[in-house]
Amino acid sequence: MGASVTSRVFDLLGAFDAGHRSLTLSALARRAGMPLATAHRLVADLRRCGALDRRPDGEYVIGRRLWDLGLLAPVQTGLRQAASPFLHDLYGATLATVHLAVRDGVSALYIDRLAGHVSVPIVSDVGSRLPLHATGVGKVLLAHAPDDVVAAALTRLTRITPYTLTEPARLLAQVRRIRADGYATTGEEMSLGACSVAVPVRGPADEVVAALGIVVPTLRRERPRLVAALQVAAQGIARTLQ
Amino acid sequence: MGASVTSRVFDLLGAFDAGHRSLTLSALARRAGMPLATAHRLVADLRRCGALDRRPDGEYVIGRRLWDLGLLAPVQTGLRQAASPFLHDLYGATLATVHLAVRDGVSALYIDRLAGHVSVPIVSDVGSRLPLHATGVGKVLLAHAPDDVVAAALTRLTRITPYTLTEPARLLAQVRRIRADGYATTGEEMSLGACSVAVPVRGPADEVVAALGIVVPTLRRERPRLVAALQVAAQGIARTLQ
DNA sequence: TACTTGCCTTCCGCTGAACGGAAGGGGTGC
DNA sequence: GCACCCCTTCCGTTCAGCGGAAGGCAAGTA
Repeated sequence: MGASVTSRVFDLLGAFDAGHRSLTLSALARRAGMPLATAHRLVADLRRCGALDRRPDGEYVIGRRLWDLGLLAPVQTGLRQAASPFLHDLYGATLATVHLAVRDGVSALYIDRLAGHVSVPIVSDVGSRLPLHATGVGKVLLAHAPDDVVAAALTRLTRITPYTLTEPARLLAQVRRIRADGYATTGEEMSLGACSVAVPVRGPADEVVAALGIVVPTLRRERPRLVAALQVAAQGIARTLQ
Repeated sequence: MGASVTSRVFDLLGAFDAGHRSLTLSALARRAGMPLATAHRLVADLRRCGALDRRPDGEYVIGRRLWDLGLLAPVQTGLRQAASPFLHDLYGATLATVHLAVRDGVSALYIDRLAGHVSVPIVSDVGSRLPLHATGVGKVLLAHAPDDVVAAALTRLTRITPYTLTEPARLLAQVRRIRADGYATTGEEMSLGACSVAVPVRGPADEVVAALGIVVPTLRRERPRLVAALQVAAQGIARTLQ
């Protein structure tokens, strides 16, 4: 990368991720690939700006200043606002964890999430990215992605659980069925004990702009009811987006 | 402030706020108080890092990179997660806009928000700060703040609507009543056509850690029912926090 | 106690990157 | 034509960032 101070700052901040929300100074320096003394100075600067906080145990975490700034980012603001009430309705109707995701390259980017009291084991969180082949919303986004994205995604079918689909042919068949049926399902393909149903959310030009999904312990005979509830919500969002 | 590049970067980013989510280069330079050429270079750096985006119309907005980073900040993560399901319950019971806020100095910092289909005019949003004297959650937080904070807050009773309380004595009387009653109300004190009810959320040591509030068009005879619903939710959150 | 290993912090001389005034290029209004 | 407002680029000066090195803690090992 460039050698500007700015890029160094973001190299350093890039050391944080969903699995590393707090780091020691040396871990920061190591992960960012810079000398300890340099990291030390940068961290001091960032702390002065409120971009980093130091917890009592000495580890550093992202500061409130960055939280503030991040919330100002126009990441699908319109979509999130339009969808918000329908997500609640959906939660009310299903009592399941509800997800709203958009496609970001070959990943599903979760832009909203609504967890219930009883949550099945779930790895997603707002801001996290998950592969397109192992989740309900991912499959929906995959089914409505351009051909080159589908091709790229099919080359990275990493196995996550024993039930994850890793054969391109089978996934491709599912993609076709999802397009025809208008919804996708998964069964413990992302995490054991969690099944999911998802439907596309369409924009004014009928293009798929997002995916709306729920996660439940088991589908059993609920599938038709859940799909119906999802479709009602998705259509509501679509009408609001008009 | 310091003159480090890092602090300059945050001076520049600080030009963005809830009312200025997109800015031209010159506006950025002006608001950050730096020469245009300097702002130009910094903006170029930030864009390269994904911290800023340029919209088609030429204005700059906070980029997705900062959104990602901001979501990693441990801003009341535990509280938000514990509260989330109860916020939904509360929405289900009241169909009102639901707010969760903590005190940040002499402001109420909104850390979660849940808007319904029919939303009364509301200025708050997640990440925004509002004064302690003009909102339901603000008054609750004020009523349970240390004396010096109360004193400081009483010196800044800015008028927002014709109904805003600006006399320290009257506000102080309300604060006492709020402590006694266990809930606060407002009537169009922050925005016309919006009333609110709020209750404290207590932590393991029975200290007030947050305020939970709802905004409705009018209180009428609903007040007892709304207060009851709020208290149920607040107690649920408190139990989860144990 | 003495040694090691891991943290964090401070120092300091060199150097190249940041700085910002100035100049220039496009657009719009009058 | 001129005036005004944007944005962009250039370039010589200078000073702030750099990072190796040294040192100070605290915990674990012999």
